[in-house]
Formats: sequence, C-alpha cells, structure tokens
Amino acid sequence: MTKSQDKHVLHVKEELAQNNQRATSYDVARAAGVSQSAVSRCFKPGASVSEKMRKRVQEVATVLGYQPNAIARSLITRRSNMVAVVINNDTNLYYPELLVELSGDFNERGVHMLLFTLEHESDVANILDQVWQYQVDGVILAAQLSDTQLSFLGQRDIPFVYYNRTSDSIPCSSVQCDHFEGERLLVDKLIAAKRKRFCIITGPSDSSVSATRMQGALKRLHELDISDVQIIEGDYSYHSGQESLISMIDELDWQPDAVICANDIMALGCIDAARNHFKFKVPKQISIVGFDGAVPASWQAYQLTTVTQPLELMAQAAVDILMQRIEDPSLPPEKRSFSGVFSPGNTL
Amino acid sequence: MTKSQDKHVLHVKEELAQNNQRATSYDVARAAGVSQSAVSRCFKPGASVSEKMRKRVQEVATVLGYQPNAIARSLITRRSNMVAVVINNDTNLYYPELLVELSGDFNERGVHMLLFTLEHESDVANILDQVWQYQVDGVILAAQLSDTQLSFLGQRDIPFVYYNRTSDSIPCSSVQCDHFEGERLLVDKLIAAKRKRFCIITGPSDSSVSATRMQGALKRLHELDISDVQIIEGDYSYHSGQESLISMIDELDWQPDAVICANDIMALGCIDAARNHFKFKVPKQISIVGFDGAVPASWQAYQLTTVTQPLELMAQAAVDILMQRIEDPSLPPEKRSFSGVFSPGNTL
DNA sequence: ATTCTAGATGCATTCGAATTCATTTAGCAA
DNA sequence: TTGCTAAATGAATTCGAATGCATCTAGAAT
Repeated sequence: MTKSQDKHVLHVKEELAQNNQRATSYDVARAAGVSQSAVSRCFKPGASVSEKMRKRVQEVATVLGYQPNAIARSLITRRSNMVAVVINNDTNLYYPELLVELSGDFNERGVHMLLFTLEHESDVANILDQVWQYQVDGVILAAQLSDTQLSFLGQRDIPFVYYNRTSDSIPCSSVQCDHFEGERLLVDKLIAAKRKRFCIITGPSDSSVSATRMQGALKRLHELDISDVQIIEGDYSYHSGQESLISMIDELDWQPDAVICANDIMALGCIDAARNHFKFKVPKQISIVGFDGAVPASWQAYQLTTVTQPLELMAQAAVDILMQRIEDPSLPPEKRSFSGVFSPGNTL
Repeated sequence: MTKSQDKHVLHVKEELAQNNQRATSYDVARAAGVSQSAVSRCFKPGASVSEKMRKRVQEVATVLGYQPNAIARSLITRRSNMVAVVINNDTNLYYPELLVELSGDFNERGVHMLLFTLEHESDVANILDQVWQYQVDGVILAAQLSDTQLSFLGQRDIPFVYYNRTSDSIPCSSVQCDHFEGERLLVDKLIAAKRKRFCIITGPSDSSVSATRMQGALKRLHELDISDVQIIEGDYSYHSGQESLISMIDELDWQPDAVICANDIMALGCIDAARNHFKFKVPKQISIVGFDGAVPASWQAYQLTTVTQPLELMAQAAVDILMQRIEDPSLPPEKRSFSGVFSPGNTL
C-alpha cells in the first residue's frame, strides 16, 4: 500500500468514526479506490476477482473493520441463512442437549438459529407470524402444531421438519424416534422379568410423543393378553412421577409390580417414591422403566432401565433434511425414524 | 369492499401465486389502490392514517397474506429487533432454564433471539463476526470472553451484558449471583455442623464462576483459621464429582468430613460416590454442599444442601439492562448482583 | 363563501450488498 | 504488431419497507 493510499484509507476511517457509522461496501470501495461491486465480489468465494484486488480490498476492509451486512445481503439474495427453531419450554428443560446439537450442526453450515420457545400452545400462531416476517429459510418444529398451523407453513413454501412429531393428514418431513417399538421392547423385558401387575404413567394428554409410547406399550400388553393395567396421567415432571405412583397405590388401591413411565424424569420420581414413601426395593418388588435416555437416568442413585433416543443422530437428520429442502424446495417430504437403544440399567 | 375492488385484489393474488412470490407492500398498495407509503404506515402503530385506509389495507393484506418483511425493515430502520445470545454448551446443559427464561422475556418485548452456542473457546472470535454481520441490537454473553474480544463489542458500540461473569479491566454491564458471599455462607453452615476436614472440588480452571466461588470458600476458611483443606479440580460434570471424591480419598489419602463442590451436579456425583463407593452415611459421616439450585439437586434421592441462584430474576435483570442500553446507548454500564438463597436440603 | 389548519396521502429517496450487462484489460498466439 | 479470448472491472439496478417533504383534503372558524 503506498503512502498516499494509506492516508486516504485513514481519512475514510476517521470520517466514519466521526459520524459514528459502520463501514459499508461503498466506504471500502471509496477508500480502496475501486467500485462497490468489486468489494462485494471480494467477499464472495469463487467470484471473478484478481489476486491484487482481493488483497487490496481485504487490507482496507480490515482497517475499516468492514464486514458485509448480513441483513442487506439477505434482502437481495432472498436467503437469510437463518432458520427458526420452535421448541416448547419442556422440551428444552428435559433435553437441553437438543438445542446444543442443533446449534452446532447449523453453525457448521453457516446457518443461524432464531430461537422461539413456547410457553403456551396459544403462542404458536403469533410465533408463526414472526417466523414468516423474519424470512427464515426453514423451520425446525419441536412443538405440537395444529394442522391449520402446519398448512400455514406449507402454503407459504417454508421448508420445515417436525422433530419427534408428525402429522397424518398433512404431508411433512419429520424425524422421529420409534417410540412405539421402543415401548414394546420394554414391555417384553418386563414380561421376561415375570412382571404381572402393570401400571402406566402417561405424559400430558396433549403430548403426541406420550400417546405413541403408551399405545406401543398397551398394544404389546394386549397382544400378550395382559389386561391388569392401570393408567394414570402425569405431566412429564419428576414431581408428577412421585405423585402418580403414590395416588396409584394409595387412592386407586392398585399395587403394581411394573411401572411404565412415559419419560425418564417421571420414572426417577417414581423410583424415589417407591423407595422412600413405600420402602419398596427396586427392582426386587417393583420394576420401573422410562423412555428417553435423559442424563440423570444413568446416575448411580437411579440407574434407570430405559430406551435411549439417539438424540445426536436425530438432530443431525433433522438438520440434513431441512437443509436439503432449503437447497431444493422441490424435494418431497421425507420421514426418518430411528430405533431407540435399550439401556439395561438396574430397575427391572 | 366493492365487487370490482375485490376482483382487483384477487387478480393481484393470483399473479403472486403464479410467480410464487411473497406479497410486498407494493402488491398490497396496488391491490388496494393506494400508495406503498400508506401500506407501510398502516403497519406502524401511531402513524397518521385514517380509519378507512387502515381497514381497507388490513383487509387486502389479509387476503394476500402480507406481513411486513422484517429484513427490509431492519435495513432502513437500523434496528433488527434481534439480540444475540452467546452461551457455552455447558451452561445450557446445566441451566436449561436460562434460555427459556431469556427467550420468554425477550419475546414479550418483541425481540428475537439469535442463538450461538460455544463448543470451544476458540469459536468466540468467529461468533463475534457473525454477531456483527447480523446487525443484532445487543448481546447477552453467558460465556467467557477475553478482554480483547470484549473490546471488540465495545468499540463497535454493540450494547451487551455479561451473565454471571464480569471483567475487571473493561467497563461492562453485568448480572451476577453473589457467588463469593454464597460460598462463605455455606462454609459457615459447615462449621456450625462441626465439620473439620474440608475438601473442595472446583470447576474447570478457566471458569471464572468456579474461581469466585472457591475464593469465597477459601477466604472464609482462612478467616476461621482452617487450613486442613484439599483442593481437586473437577469439570462441573456428575462424573467428575464422583471421580474427584474417589481420587481424593484413595489417591490423595485425604478423608474429608466436608466437601464443597463448585456446582450442584458435581455434588450429586459426590453424594453417589460417598454412598455407593465408600458406604458413607450422608450427612452423618460426610457433609456435601453444592451451588446453583439445579433441579435434580432437590430430588428425594439427593436433597442437596446448596445455594440457589435466583435465575429468573437474573435473566430478567439481564434483559432489562440490555434493552435499556439499546434504547439509550449513552447509558453507562450497570452491574447488578443477586444474593443466592440458602436451600437447606439434607446433606449437611 | 372564504380562510385556516390539522390530518391524510403520495412521491421520491434511502438503507447496503448482490448481480447483470457492458466495457476494459491482460495475456497469448500468430 | 495485430487480433483474439478470457478474465477483471464498473455502472446501474434491485431487493422491500420507512420516512422527510410536499401536496391535498376536509372540517372548523370567521
């Protein structure tokens, strides 16, 4: 860089500083004595620019602290490089690994995550408007939507992937753990352990995941001609696991030797209630199984027998499917299902 | 709406559908027979528009499925209504409530969260570039940054708030739990329980939170003239809690009657190791305390004695401080500190 | 009826980068 | 040296909404 050029650059820099402005591609162009198009091209890999130009522009850009404005770029390219992740509160509380994994996978592809958490189901409509306004390239849905809401996305041609959920009436991409099969497997294990009196603690009634799991368990029990089954509704929380077992035994007067919980956290509550409230030996007097492979389930105090969701694979698959559909929107919906992995534990 | 107007609107709608295009404010204007500015004003609360106009435009907008393009708006208003949340992986795994709380608070104010998770500290620089490119209005930092990196934000006048961290050399806003005091309190409780032989399991060496907590504990022990203290480095994980206690006793040959863990999760690992590996009675033979108020710490199997961070208040404070500085960037940095709340538990 | 004013509306410009198209330059062969 | 091609560069336009400014309208005051 010659001295006079250097001066020129510094002059532009000072000018920007005075007006408290960010450097734009025009500023860089002006400072480097080239056109704005040239600057733009220097930041696009594979563009037709001479080595000299690229070096010069990069130098000036560094001095001015220039970085392309992603917002302006999005406007013209019609690609925001942002995806929305819609997740209900519980999902993040019970599987915090999901967000971490998704975030890592997206970042590797230069895609950014706009996070929407749902407190109430009623917030969904509002959130979909936001999603639409922010021109996200795609959406990961880890929350339950109505068919109407799903079709909102479909009609507007926003690629999306359902995580651990699906819709029967609307064609859509999804990634799932095979809850149904996993739960069948657990029932078989309980049977093998000579369990006779079954009890099921479900998740909240509006959870499709819970519904599928419980159907799997019930179907298998039915196939095996077992009808001694009590069902009680929980809400996925540790506390509800405790309370459900207690009211099952104390109020419904039904003493099970096998408890099937719709998720791990309730199973842990259940174990504690069995041990502390009823002084049961687990698994000697009562077997307890969960579903998920939550981290605390493997802690020594519990060592829960459960089926682990391959969360990492599932997240990767969701990202894969979504990104493919963003690249090529004409791709048809795809559903991927992963088998859960049996984790023996010590409660069966 | 007259019949002919209706027809006109539908014509525009069809045109858009054919070209597979989103409706813009121009389309709405064209369909409604008004100017683009008018449409824009109809979506701005408090703008000077007649009731008739507003109604007409809203009608047409609904038919065409028009929503203002947030990207285009950001470009002209220089406000993206997005904030970046930079969080290291562990933070979300150990306190998933934080993201949920932040997200809720921001959404209430119509602000959206761009999420960045950090796997390695080395990613920070890269992420700061992204943050800059996306023109976020502000940043919440729940990850450790170097002073150089902090000053990157400072120089560029991006408002930011440090969560549970601070910098001594760079003036910055922050929200913190008073780790130091909280830890002193725990020491006093342990002393009151007649504990003599202390052991400390720290977090990773680069964690400033752990450092502060441990300083608090050590300072207090020192004041009380207790020098029988062994220190071992953990990494915040359950597993490292277990291992640390085991190697403390088996390898360092130091049998403590009080264990101070830098966080709750390690304390839980520690409890399990004490009970299962060493067959100790907790708290009869050994006291164990943590810090955080993590959810599993209160489970019946553990009932950990700990100090709970008022996470909700802290998140709200962080959002408050940040939003204030976004509205008025001339505001000086502000630091808010919250006392932790003693949670008695049953391990002391 | 005339003047005045506040409110409503439209025109034209702006934000910052990408891209098409036309033009220039450089490199090489003849 | 001339002619040709491919690469490099710049000018001009575009994306979609917001806004300052000028103009127009309607209702009130005279």
